[in-house]
Amino acid sequence: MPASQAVLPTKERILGAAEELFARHGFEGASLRQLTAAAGVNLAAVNYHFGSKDRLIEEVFRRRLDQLNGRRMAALQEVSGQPDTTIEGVLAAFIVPALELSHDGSGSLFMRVLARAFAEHDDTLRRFLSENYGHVMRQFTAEFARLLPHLSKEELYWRVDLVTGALTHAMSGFGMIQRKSDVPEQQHREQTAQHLIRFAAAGLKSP
Amino acid sequence: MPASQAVLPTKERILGAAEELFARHGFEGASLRQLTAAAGVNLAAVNYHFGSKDRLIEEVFRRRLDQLNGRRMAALQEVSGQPDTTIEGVLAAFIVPALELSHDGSGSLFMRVLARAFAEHDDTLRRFLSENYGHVMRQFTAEFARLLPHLSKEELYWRVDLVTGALTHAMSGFGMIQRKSDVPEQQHREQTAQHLIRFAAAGLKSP
DNA sequence: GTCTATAAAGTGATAGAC
DNA sequence: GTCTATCACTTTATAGAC
Repeated sequence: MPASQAVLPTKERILGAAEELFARHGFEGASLRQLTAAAGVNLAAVNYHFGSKDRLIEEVFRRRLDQLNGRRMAALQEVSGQPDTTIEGVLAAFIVPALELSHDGSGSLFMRVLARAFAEHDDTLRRFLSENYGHVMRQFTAEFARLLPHLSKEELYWRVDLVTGALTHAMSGFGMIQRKSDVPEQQHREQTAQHLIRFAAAGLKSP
Repeated sequence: MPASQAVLPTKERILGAAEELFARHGFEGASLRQLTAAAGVNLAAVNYHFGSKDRLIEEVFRRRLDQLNGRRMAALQEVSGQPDTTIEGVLAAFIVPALELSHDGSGSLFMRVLARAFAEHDDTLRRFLSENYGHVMRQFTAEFARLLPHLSKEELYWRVDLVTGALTHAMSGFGMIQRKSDVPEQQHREQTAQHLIRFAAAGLKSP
């Protein structure tokens, strides 16, 4: 049996192909036929393993967001609530886990899937994301509120929304600002994080 | 003949319905059948008037972007190249025409269509937008470069990209931050412009 | 210009053999 | 758990009557 080799199980192969094709062609644009062909599995396997295309879409998000948001919350926990907490520290807790995912090889396309989810104003998808991961944004917003007590609620929501938009856009367009071959991977990631953090911090702190 | 009434010609009706359905369901998600039904025209009318779905998509962009980017360029012309030009003035030239469109009643959904075009990394669509409207972003970027001479080319591109992402996101999500009924339309628009300009200016100017 | 009718291909989902 | 075959539609696009 070749099952002991580095061949992923069917379910993982489908999730991987789905992530790539959803990123490139959208949720409606990528058909189950393209997707199962790319994964090298049978067409019927999607319905067997996931029940429907919609539930496959949810699993694509769940697989990445459980880990991504877990890391964000852990990082936030470490820097928040202290007397010396900085805006920059909180932003890093939000951004760095996403950049790590973006450079993961696998997973590098997930931020583009997430950017599509933002552009789709699909109610079902938004409810799924809000119910499962809404607490993350609420926690970060609460910490920003604590660090920026002079801002009105309205002003704060505006700025957090603008930061979210800027970061999602930037991270989904990742790879557009190419890493030069003489810059090592990790240094490039740190420079990117610095660009994003500096910009977002200035926007949040603006008078 | 009722044709002299306020009934729009077929071509305009199709463009209007297409804009709304592309905003709500995406380019692949909205079918020509839904679209022609919403416009109250025959299915075959799309191919008669536009040739194909792809060319209809291009016309949806052209109809709004010719005017929107024309106004942006005119506004930029007025404020740029002066010794007293400000970052805020240049940002207003970019933002205010888009907000006017967003509150136009008709056209209020176009920014969502534009946000989708960003999320789609479709090469054909990107080339169309770049060839026809790329000069606008280049002109604005050049003016930012003049006003922020201490920034490296790389740093400048990063910040302009982040501003673009933030603004597109914010304007496509428009209406989420609701205008309260006791605030008049124009005042609400001016307040929104101020939020966006303040945030973007701070990000661009950050040390 | 607008209509019906239809071609030709693609869609998600499922039943049932293995 | 994986396969083939197929159902029941929907898709874009077009030919040809009016």
